[in-house]
Amino acid sequence: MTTIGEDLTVAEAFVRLSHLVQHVFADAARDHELTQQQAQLLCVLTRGSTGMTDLGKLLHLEKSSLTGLVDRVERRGLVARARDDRDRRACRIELTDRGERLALACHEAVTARLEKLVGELGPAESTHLVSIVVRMLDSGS
Amino acid sequence: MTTIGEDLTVAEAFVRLSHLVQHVFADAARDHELTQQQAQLLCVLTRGSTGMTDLGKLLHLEKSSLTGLVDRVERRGLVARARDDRDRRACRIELTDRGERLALACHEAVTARLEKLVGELGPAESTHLVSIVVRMLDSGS
DNA sequence: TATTGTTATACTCTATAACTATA
DNA sequence: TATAGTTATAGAGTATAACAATA
Repeated sequence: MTTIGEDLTVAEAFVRLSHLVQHVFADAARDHELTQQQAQLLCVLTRGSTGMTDLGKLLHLEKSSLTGLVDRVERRGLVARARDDRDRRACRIELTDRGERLALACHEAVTARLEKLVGELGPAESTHLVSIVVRMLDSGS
Repeated sequence: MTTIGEDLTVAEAFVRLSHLVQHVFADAARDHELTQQQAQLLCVLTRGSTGMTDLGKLLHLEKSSLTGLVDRVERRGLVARARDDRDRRACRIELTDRGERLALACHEAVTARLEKLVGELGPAESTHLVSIVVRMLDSGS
């Protein structure tokens, strides 16, 4: 729509990029009748089931906020709370089959859209770009 | 905290990066007693005052959602609605002095934190990285 | 008629504080 | 005492639909 007519710093470019990704994510979530937060929760769970505490850290949410979020997706049959045998206070949040299908579909939609936006990068270029991001992720807590 | 032990695609790297930026942004906003959405609104307004319709497109918000957001920051004295002389239906949203100071402070905090995370990139590397992002922004609506 | 913005309404999302149950 | 999770409460964020005023 509009051309970026300004010079951007790396930091500014990352902020703009982040907004773009958020919108891609939100659109994909919406296409699957999920909110962005619900889609994010499901996507994180594809990496494996975890307890509420770990999930809260991954999503940067207070435990009470997470309780509500999990309640809503559980009510929709996308996740289930399972008892943790080793600690009767805790529970593990697991994707249901339907939740997993939705998560994967959402993930693929986001990936496809982003790859289309990135366009054709050479393998060396891709590797380099990913390495920069990984370094940031490692140092950023 | 944890090392990314997986191979990431460019798309996945961008999604993770986006979450990192969002958290940096949210933390900076919080330090200035703003919500992330409020900080984002103020930052966009530093590029110039606009009407509600344009602002909604920039932030990807429905106009009614924006009305509420603007109401809340206006109530806090950070922006003001000014009449548009050329169209009596419309209004322009302007930063107040305090709003502008907050926006700049927030922007600087985010920039500083991100630049620290990116680390030292050569000028050619930076330019290249920014050019990839700009290309995405241009093609992404 | 179309557009700009607000209002009404109903959710979702989020944090803080207080709580229960288990470790 | 400390930790895992929930409940209660209050406010912020969001969308849809209906509306007013102006173009």
